[in-house]
Amino acid sequence: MNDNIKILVVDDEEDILEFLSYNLRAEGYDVIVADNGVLAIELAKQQQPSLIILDVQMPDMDGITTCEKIREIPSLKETVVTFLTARSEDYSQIAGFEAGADDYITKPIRPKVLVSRVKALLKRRGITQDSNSIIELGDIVIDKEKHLTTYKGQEVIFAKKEFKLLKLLISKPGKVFTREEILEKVWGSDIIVGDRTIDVHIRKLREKLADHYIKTVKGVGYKFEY
Amino acid sequence: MNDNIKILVVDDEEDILEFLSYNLRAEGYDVIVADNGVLAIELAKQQQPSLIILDVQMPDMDGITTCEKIREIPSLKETVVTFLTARSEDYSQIAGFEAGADDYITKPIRPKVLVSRVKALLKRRGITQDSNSIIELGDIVIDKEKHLTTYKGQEVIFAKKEFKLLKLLISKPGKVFTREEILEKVWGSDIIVGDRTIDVHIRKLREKLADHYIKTVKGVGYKFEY
DNA sequence: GTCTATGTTAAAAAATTGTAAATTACTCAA
DNA sequence: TTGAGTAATTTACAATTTTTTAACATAGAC
Repeated sequence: MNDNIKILVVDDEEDILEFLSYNLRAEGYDVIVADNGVLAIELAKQQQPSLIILDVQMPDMDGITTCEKIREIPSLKETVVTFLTARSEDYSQIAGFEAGADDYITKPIRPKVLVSRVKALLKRRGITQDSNSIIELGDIVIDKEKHLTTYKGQEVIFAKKEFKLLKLLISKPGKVFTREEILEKVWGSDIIVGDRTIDVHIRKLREKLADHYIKTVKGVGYKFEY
Repeated sequence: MNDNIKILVVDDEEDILEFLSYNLRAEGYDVIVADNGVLAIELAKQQQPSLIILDVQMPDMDGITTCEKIREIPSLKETVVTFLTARSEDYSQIAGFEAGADDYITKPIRPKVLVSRVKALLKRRGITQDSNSIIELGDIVIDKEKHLTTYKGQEVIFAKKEFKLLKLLISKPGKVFTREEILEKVWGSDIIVGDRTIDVHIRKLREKLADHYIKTVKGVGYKFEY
C-alpha cells in the first residue's frame, strides 16, 4: 500500500529534474517527472499528483500554458501548482498567478528552501503525508484514510477487496484495466483465483454504485468512466 | 507529542492568512490555515482546533455559512469561533452571533489586539497553553494528563493500555487504524503479542463506552466514530 | 446458430473478528 | 519480599463477513 504524496515535476532540463526528484524523494514524496508540457498533462491526468512543480521556460509549451490547460481539467482543479522561475523573469509571477498557480519558486533552487516551501504549500491545502487520502469524482467520494465511500452523499460500505478494486479503477478514470492488471494489483501476482472472481467483484461494485460508471470492454477488461 | 493549542485561520486573502499565522505562531500557537470554507470544515474536522478565526467575506462559501456548518458537526460544537469583519460590515456582527460565533475581530487587525483577544477567548473557555490536554468528543471527555475519562458525566476508569488505545483512536476521529498501526503506536513496534490481544482491548473499550463509537472495518482495522 | 467472454446467483470456503475463561504478568501495599 | 488484586495476554471456540467457486444464463461476434 502506498499512500505517499505524489509530486509531478516538469522541466525540460534533465539536471533540474534529477535535482528536484532527489531532494523530494529524500523527503518521502513520490516523484514523477515530465520533460515537456504535453507529457505533464497526460501524467497529471493519470496519476493525480497532489502538487505539480512547473518550469516556466520550456520549449514547445511553456509552463504558463501548461498550467492553464491543467486548470481546465476537472480532476486537477484542486491540485496545487507551483512555478519554477529564474529570478529575473519577474513578469512570470503575475502571469503565473493569473494562470492559476498557487506559488512560485525562484531559481537557483536551494534544497532546504524547496522542501520547506513544498511542505508549507501542501499543508496550506490540508494535504499531509498521511491525509491526502480523499479522491472525489462526481457523485463518488473515497476517503482512503477513513476507508469510507460516499455515493450521492450516502455512505456505501465496500469490503476490502471491493474497495481495492474500486480504488484501482478510479485511480485512472477512463483507462481500461485488463484482467491481468487487475489480478496483479488487487490480488497480487502470485495468487491464483478462478475465472469468475473478478466478474463477481465487479458485479458487487456495480450493485453498490447503481450500475453506473463501471464499463466492460469486451475482450480487454474494465474501466471506470465518469 | 505536541500539545500546543491549535488555531484554524480561514480567509481567502493570502496576505491576511500569513499575517495572522505569523502573529499567532509567534505566540506559540499551532496555526493551520484554509483559504475557503469547504477546506476549513474539512480541516476543522480532522484537526480539531481549539479556535477558528473566520473571515466573513469569502467567495463561494462565506464565513457565516461556514460557521453554521461547523456548528452542525458534533465534534466541533465546543470549538470557539470568531469572525473577522471589516468595521463597516456591522450587520455581520448580528448575523455572526446568530450563526454561533463567540466573538468578532474587526479589520484592520492590530497584532496586539488580535493576540490578547485570542488569549481572552481561549481563557474564557478554560483552554490554556498547558491544559488543553483535554479531548472532548460528545459524551466523552478525556483528560490526557490526569489519565481520567468521563462518559456521560460519569467517570470511567481505563487501564493503561486501554487508555492508550482509546487516545489513539480518538486522536483522529473517523480515521481507520490498521492493526499494525495500533500495535506500533500502543504496544511498540518490537513487541509481539498474540492475534486476539487487540480485539480483547477493543472489547473492553466498547464495554465501558456502552458499545458506542468504536467501529470495526473488517479486513482493515478499527475507527472511532462519533 | 455456435462459440466465447462475461453476467448472475447461491452456496461453500476462507478469513476475520467477537467472546469468555483461563493463564500469566505486573503493581503496590504491608 | 511477598502476596493479593488488578491488568494484560493467550487460548479455544463461536459468530460473522468476505471471498471464491461453480453451475448456469446471456449477449454479441462471426
